[in-house]
Amino acid sequence: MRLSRFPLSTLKETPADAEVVSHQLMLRAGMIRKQAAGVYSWLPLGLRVLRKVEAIVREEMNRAGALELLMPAVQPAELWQESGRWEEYGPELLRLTDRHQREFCFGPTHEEVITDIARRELRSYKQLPVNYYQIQTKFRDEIRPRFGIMRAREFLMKDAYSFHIDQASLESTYQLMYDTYTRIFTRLGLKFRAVRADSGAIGGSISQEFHVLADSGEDAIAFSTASDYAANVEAIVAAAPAGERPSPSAELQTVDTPGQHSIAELCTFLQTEPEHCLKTLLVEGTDAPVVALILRGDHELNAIKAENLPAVASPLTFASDRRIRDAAGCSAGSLGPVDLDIPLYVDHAASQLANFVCGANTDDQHLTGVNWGRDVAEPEIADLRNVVDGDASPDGEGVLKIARGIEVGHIFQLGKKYSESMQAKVLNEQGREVDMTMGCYGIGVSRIVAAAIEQNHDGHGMIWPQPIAPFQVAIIPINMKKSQRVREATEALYAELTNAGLDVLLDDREARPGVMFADMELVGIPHRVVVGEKNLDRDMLEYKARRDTGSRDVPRSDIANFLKEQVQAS
RNA sequence: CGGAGUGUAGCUCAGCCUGGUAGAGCACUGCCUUCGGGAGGCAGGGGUCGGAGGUUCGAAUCCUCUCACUCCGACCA
Repeated sequence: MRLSRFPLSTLKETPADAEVVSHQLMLRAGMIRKQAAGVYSWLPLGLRVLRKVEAIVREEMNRAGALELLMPAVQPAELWQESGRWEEYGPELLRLTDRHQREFCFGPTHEEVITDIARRELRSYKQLPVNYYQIQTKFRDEIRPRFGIMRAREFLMKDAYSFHIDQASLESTYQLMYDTYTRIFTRLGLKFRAVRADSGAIGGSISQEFHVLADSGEDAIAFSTASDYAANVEAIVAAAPAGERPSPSAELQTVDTPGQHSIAELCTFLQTEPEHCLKTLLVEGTDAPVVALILRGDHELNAIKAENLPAVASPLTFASDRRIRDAAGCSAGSLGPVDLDIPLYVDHAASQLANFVCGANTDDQHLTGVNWGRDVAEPEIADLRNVVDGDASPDGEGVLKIARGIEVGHIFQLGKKYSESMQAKVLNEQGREVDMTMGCYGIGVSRIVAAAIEQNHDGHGMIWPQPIAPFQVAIIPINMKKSQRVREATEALYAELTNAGLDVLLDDREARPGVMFADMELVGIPHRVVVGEKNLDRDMLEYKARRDTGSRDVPRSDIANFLKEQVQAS
């Protein structure tokens, strides 16, 4: 591709509304343009990357024997009413009405449509197992889209759905998809990790998430230092602390703590540590107006675990200041369990404390030397907190380390949820009708583009992994306008590399060298060849990989083979 | 949804408080010079100042309403 004919529009300045680096760089490089909140156009440069990701996903799905189809983006409401999700899905489902006042939605996912297809097309166990997939635009009307393409409302997804006669067949395809996803993310050139998204306490079917590792990731994932255990932090049961709770040894005292609201402030004021304090959170309840959730001062509430308590309203909603005052008679900063007449749920770790500090339910007062059983009733214990770095691994081996990840894939054993509600049956070997068992497997194709940038960038711009770079090689001629030698050598090089099968971008804009270097680095092209008078005198060309700090010279006659080696090696 | 903030040229922003002919840098067009790390000069094109209503002789600026976008959202308990 000649840059003089390619619409590259780079920006020196970062658009004001871009928060994360992938969003900033995609805008600056002219890969995407925003059309509305969470809705983007892909410009030619961005689309080249998206299509390369898509191609790898498609190749590997095909290799795994999955069958590509294409379902409609706009789906009739009837199917969603049948599965029960027309009501269940809530405002995230974009609903549409046609000119005949018929209701539709723009598909956020396709279980209903694929199940409808399967129940009409599949009659016999002999047709199973089968795995259908598509790569298609989805729409989820997120409350707050952000981070550009990373959390957009409209996005490109690969979704696959498998149908089975029994659980054993499902498990075998599930494993095949696990292996396929591993191949896909490996081929994409990304550092990733598969983690469990399920847990005994939280229930539900078996599922695993694939995360691209990046410090800016929205999800926290944890893995064991000693085994291959890895899971999303939100799904990990925090191990109950070992040992007996110490006996009370301190007097209950009320202390004045004027202006001390946060745990940190309180600890400084009272000269104690967060792990000796309680934090009391009031949330809306199902029966009672508010429910108290109690954690150790150094721990964080896990919203999913809290929502799973029957007494806690879902979605988790923190009590307003007014409701806190109505229930406890004080502001949030002075809450505690003593004489608090609302339902209490106490995290394991908090329940093991003795002689602890907590709020007195009176503004600017706290209690010290508090003990369960003596000063407060023995608590109802629950698993409420996020695991933290250094917690024991749930499989009993080693301790947990926490890292950040971007969820780019999710595989799921669905079971019979949709086949039962939508009557998707086949005849088994005995000639009896049975509900099919299902699995589903998603990959966020457009999110991968953003995740790859989050993981691979520097101060100059993006650094594409070879397999998804928009172009493999950039040719930068110095002073091509003036120097006929440079012009001829550049044209010859461009022809040679293109004929060698390389994906080449020739910067023939006649721009100044600094502009060309800066643009090619911003765009993140993995390999760069500079054509200049000085090197031509020696029959050499200058080569630099995007990650290299310096350049090196390569004989002109070797350049095609050299570049092919570099491309294959990376 | 709640809270906060922002809407002025394609992008980044100034001007608004204190009303009086709409600005800068980048980008874009033409010419000249320059040419190995985002050059310089000259000359240009481009804006119903988000929209509606109001106050005023006069509104980007003051008031009311509205729309859009962005950020934050309960771990201060």
